[in-house]
Amino acid sequence: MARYDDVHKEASRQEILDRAAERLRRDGIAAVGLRGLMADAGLTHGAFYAHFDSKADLVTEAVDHAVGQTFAYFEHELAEVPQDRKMDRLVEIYLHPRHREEMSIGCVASALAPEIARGDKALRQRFSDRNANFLGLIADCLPAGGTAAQRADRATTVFAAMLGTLQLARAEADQARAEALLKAGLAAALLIARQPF
Amino acid sequence: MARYDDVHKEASRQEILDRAAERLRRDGIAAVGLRGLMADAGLTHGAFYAHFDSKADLVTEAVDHAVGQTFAYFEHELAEVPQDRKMDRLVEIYLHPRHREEMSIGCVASALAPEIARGDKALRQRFSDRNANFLGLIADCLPAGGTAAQRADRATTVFAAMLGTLQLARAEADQARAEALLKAGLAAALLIARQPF
DNA sequence: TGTACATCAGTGAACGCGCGTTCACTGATGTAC
DNA sequence: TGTACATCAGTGAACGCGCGTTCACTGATGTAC
Repeated sequence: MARYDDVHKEASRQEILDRAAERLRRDGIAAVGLRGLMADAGLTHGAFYAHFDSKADLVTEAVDHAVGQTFAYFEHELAEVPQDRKMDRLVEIYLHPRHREEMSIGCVASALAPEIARGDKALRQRFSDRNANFLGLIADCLPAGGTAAQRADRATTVFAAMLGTLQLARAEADQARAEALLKAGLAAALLIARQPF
Repeated sequence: MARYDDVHKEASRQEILDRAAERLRRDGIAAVGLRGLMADAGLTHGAFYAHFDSKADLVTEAVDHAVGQTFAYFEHELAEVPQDRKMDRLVEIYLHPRHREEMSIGCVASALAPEIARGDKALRQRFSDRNANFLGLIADCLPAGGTAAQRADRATTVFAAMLGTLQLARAEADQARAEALLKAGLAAALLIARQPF
């Protein structure tokens, strides 16, 4: 019926999304061009519109995709960690120097939050929705107690503290100071997480 | 000797920096073009290179300028606040809904941190140096005690928590949730600030 | 005081380039007979 | 099984546009006489 079966087209779409998730975080939304992105995916730029309505549409889908990847990574890393060690491990991974050095496969908010904030409602909505899963993961690492709303707020503030710390560490020109900053942020995030409810 | 005296040229330079400080925060570094920026400053684009070596040079100077403006604003707002109320007031101003709504005249890091992190060393260096003043202001609002290094670390983590909170509130599509987020972040920032040394 | 001159901030056309988007076309595939 | 056909993902030229940067030129000013 078609040139290729649906699996082939879907594979191309996933390849574009994978490359976009990487490039958008590495270079920023405004700095990524569709030609270069499609070339990364092994295609020419004309094929883009067989998969997405516009660059804005792709960005929304790719942000969704990227947040999902990060969520899956953390979920996997925490799966076998005992409950009372989960929060330490989560903060440790998030504020690890490796995460500071590599923007392209890390937390979406840390790489793109201001650009997402400037984006249209569809993008902000999708980011918020998807990031809620990650916040849920953080909430699950909190000590027992509190209402669901309190736990959600707490998870958000832990996330905000980690996010701000990681961004400052990335912007810092001096590497030693950047790593000291990550350590201080780690202690602060755990302080927030461990407040009594 | 010259067409205009030096005061005239310096006035143009300051006008460009003022407009750049605003536009870069509002639209992001990559999205600001020199033509539009010069038009904002009441000049044509060709004159740009009489004032700056390149766009990267302007960005470095404008980030410096903008951080200085924000620092001056907070310093002024806190000048007459009693010492034991300074931290409350600082966090209150930083996490006020107004700051969430208006990116163009607010904290540089909250608007540009990921783009600065992707920038060249000159930009990161200048940002770090200038932002140290702001961190010093935060340190001065902390309760007494601790070593200078402890106070500096503490100030950085308070800043990181505010920065992350503000960015998440800006990215959040739902306004009510965004403002709830600011409130939660305010409590978290104060918690960090008020730890015993 | 009046005039000729030197300065240089600012102008605007032009450079080559990449942007997002459109579209006529191609050609590998699955389907129908 | 072999052949003719329909499909449509992918190609690549082209659209108008804005980018950062360069440069020959302009003209308002301060200086020199």
